Amino acid sequence: MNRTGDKRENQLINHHVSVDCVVFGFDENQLKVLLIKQKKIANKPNELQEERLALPGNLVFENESLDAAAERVLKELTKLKGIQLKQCYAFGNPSRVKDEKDAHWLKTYRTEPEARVITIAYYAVVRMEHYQPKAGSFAESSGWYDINNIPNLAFDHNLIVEKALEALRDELMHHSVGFDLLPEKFTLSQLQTIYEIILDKEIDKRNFRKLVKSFENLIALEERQTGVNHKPAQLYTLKRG
Amino acid sequence: MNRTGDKRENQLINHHVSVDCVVFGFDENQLKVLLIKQKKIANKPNELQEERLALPGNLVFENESLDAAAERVLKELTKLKGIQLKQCYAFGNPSRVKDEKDAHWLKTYRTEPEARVITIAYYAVVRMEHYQPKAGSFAESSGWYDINNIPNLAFDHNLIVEKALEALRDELMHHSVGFDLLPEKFTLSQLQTIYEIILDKEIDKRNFRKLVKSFENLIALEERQTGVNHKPAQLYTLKRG
DNA sequence: TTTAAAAAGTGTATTTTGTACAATAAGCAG
DNA sequence: CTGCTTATTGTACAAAATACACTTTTTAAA
Repeated sequence: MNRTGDKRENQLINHHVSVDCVVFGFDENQLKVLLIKQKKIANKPNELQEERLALPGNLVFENESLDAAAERVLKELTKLKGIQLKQCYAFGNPSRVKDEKDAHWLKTYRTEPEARVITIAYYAVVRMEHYQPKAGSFAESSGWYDINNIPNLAFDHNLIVEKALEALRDELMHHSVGFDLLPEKFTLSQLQTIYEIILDKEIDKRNFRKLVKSFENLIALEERQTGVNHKPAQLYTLKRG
Repeated sequence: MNRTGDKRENQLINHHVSVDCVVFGFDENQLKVLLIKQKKIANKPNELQEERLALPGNLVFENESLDAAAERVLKELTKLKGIQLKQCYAFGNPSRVKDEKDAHWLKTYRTEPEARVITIAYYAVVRMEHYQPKAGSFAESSGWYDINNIPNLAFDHNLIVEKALEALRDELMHHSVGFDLLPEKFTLSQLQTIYEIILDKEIDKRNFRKLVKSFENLIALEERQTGVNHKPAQLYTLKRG
């Protein structure tokens, strides 16, 4: 009979818990992901410091829900607020913060750099023009990076981005069109492009239009595009609620 | 400018992290869930102790992945092993272990009973006859409880069961039949019953048989049921791999 | 041996959904 | 008026989901 449940074995069971936010941004043509560049460290020569890109993420406070932590951390690091984040997956590999490349950052920003960190990943998609990320806290800068060309990120953040992208695609398949993805008024071609880019595949135009006819929150306006040098498309809008 | 990321604010950011396992059991007629009854506390009169039912769950060890913790904890508390658990959701409400009803247990079994606990829920379905739960560690007993009649559980475990059931149904819809759900040889009616009970809806017999014809891992045997007082059904088996 | 009870087993018609595929229309620029 | 660009539209076919009822086989009881 082992002693699990016995107080003695519970002594050491303290963990650091963080949230990481995968915010996908859309700009008519490309899917990007919001990353931060970590601040350089003051007392270290610049030339010895590698550029460090990461997902916006940080430790969860003592008296804060995970959802609230995700929202707060995103705002602190990128100044973005009001983004509806969804929980995606918990990453708990004990060595996920043990890579040599991450050691220096951990020593600088964490009181227990050796501590294991369990992270809960969140994701969202937004229209980039609505959100101009700015740097805050330990982020030196923050910005959008092409999803098809993501550099090596800190910790296991590349893995987290992949998992979040899967979750996003699943969600899109289930026909829940995110409001943040579209301008107030948009054309069906714009909507189709969003689907094509997120799902990373071409869709037949006629079949796509047949599909969206079944979207109950899609409303045709009595208005057309202006300022284009071709036949202007009809505009649509989404009914909230 | 706030100081997030500054070491001072990180001092207190230590959490307890647990895993909770929602193991659904199937027995031809009913869907049940595996619960443990907590041990009575030695130095307290029996009549003052309420019966406490909970999901098998406990804290994650320092150097253990979440998946491994779920497997270990399940085994320690119920002696069940070899069950394929899947991650379901992370529950991090700061007050999820602050209910008065849970205070005494926490004082007995946790070194920091006031500590907030973030839990990662896992779930699985198995055929009950394959797994005889036994009690271990702080469980006084463990057993199967009817899913339609779950009593009040410790902490937020009722909520966790609901979320796990949703996840299970999603999975079944995607046509991944779990091997653990069925005896080596089974009838199509048994298989249909599993679907009906998990999805909680009736399915037309002919349509169901049409559906399972498309399951590539379903093999018809040259054998029939025995010992039933009606026309014996043909037996089927699942091809592993 | 006949009959009743119980569950097994089976097919067709309809609807819905997904997919493949190409020509015409409308506006702008020159 | 011509050419360029994108918008807009329908049909045929295949695949999948749904609705629906009677016959067969066995056991048990009369």
